[in-house]
Amino acid sequence: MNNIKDSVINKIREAYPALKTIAEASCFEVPKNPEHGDTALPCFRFASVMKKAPSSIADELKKLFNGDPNFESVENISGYLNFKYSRKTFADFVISSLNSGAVYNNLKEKGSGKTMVIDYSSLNIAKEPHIGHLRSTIIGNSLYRIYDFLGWNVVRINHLGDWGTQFGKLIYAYKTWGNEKNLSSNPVRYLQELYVRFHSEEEKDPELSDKAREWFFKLENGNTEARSLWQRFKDYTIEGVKATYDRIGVSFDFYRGEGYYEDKARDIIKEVEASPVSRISDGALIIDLEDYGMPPCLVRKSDGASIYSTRDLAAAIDRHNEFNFDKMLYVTELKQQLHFHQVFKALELLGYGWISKAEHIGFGSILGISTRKGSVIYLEDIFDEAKSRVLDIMKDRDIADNEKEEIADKIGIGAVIFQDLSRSRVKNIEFDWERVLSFEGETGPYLQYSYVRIVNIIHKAGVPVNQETDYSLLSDDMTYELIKTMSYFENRITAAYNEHEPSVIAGYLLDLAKNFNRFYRVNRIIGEEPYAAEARIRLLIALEGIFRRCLQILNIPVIDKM
RNA sequence: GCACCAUUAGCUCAGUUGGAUAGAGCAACGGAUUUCUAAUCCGUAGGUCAGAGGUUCGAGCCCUCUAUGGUGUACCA
Repeated sequence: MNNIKDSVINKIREAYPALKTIAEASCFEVPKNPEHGDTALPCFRFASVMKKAPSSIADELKKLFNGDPNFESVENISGYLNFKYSRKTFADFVISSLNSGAVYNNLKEKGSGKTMVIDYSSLNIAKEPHIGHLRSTIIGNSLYRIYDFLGWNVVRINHLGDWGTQFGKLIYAYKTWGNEKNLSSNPVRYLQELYVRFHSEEEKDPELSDKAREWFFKLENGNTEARSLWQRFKDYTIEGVKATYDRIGVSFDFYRGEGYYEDKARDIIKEVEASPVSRISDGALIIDLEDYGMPPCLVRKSDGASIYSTRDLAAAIDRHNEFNFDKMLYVTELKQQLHFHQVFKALELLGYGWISKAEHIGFGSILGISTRKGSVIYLEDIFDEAKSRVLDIMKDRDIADNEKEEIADKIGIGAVIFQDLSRSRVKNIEFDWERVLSFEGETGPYLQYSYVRIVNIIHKAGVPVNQETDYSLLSDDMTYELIKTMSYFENRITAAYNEHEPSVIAGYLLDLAKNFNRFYRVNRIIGEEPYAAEARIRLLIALEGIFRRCLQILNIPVIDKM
């Protein structure tokens, strides 16, 4: 893999110093037609330096690799220098470096000593998580796992929407129509009902808006009753939401709402006021961003109150002070892109150069869930529905009922998560039950099923002992294609990291699964000749290692039975 | 008005950062199971990469313009 390519490049640079600056390991590409070879070096870019036709360059370079034990053949095909690895050497190299853990240790060093702060999921208090919250949660969690896998120290923050006039509404509604008993039995749904009731009553009686503002004013100014109700609403919501997070394997280091940053927001207002980059416009304190083609960043409203951008400014500074991060990510809908660009630019103008380490990771919206029909789709309902469909498929399986339930839940969750993560972040998604609940083809259950097959074979065959592995037994086409796919692991993980794109790993898992299932069909292990069985088991152990890690990175439950 | 994002097979999407004959899944049709789990595998069919220019040895990918759809555009988050 990489060091094979490096050795090729070194040989070329030695023989042709003129190519020193343009010949790199990254020049290699994978031939579209596998018959051409395993990796290829296009020689077109060398033509201008060497003043020769690409094809004759390739012919010349080819001579450097006469008798090279890494390769079975090196051929020039119309300007491409195509390499075929020695299958035996390659299989040995790929499998050994995975099974020894060298590949993983190498990746783990990349982020060693570095800290990343990630802000995702960001639920609203008193609202049950619904389909609209899924993407930030799932994408954010996967990015956390990617960084973690690469050895970063990651701080996960759930930035709760727990401030603003809507809390005045909630407090008023609870005090007017609410009761303790309903609140403690099913808090979040109950609070939602109260919120809805407030809005319908408000239509009849506009004076309610003032009452809500009054209560929010009290909350802001530390009124004990308002504060304690607000705190309870928050605690109940977090408690309820944690059950859902637990179900899908998501967790956070901090739940910090906007309320947490209120004091700090006051500080930043003072600082901005004193700064030459700010001015008063229409009674509001702003940082003008016209020179950068953006509307101004609003720091204090004309009524004197803070606004979300104030709190985001304060939060960024606070996080930098506390964690001294090397990277900070905000995972939200693409819609908020402008807002974050404004906040970043404002901080830069205020002299906080470290904000260049912050990045907004935007993703497309989920469409077709318009609330006009009142058709909110709650996350729990999606997972429940998926689970019951899975149970139906599993009804004849010989598995104990309680275990079956548990497995079905994990398969349903895998299906929902995968259909979300398998598409590029920026794409909008049309919500479609049929697609969410499909379990065949390129789906989560397909991956889990493939994984179960791998584990079962390893389990049933037993781990090999006392035998020298004969890697030449892994050189048929099916097996070789699988090994080649496995060799892309580092490359795919790194790409997902660079692009902040979990779908890269989703696509890679599909490649692995497809190649494995082809392999599975023609290569038996149990009952096979011992040396062949042993070599294949080694291969599958390596495959299991990367497969499991990729599933974990995407947060797809790992199961060994289905 | 301005800005950002998207546009690839009937549908949903990939396309390893500018390379060889643009690939999968679903849907359709045909086939494979006395087998380590058929939630699998194999085959057939399906394309003016939205359109027009440009850059160069070479463009689905980069630049310009246009079209269509989505989103955002200071006191909501």
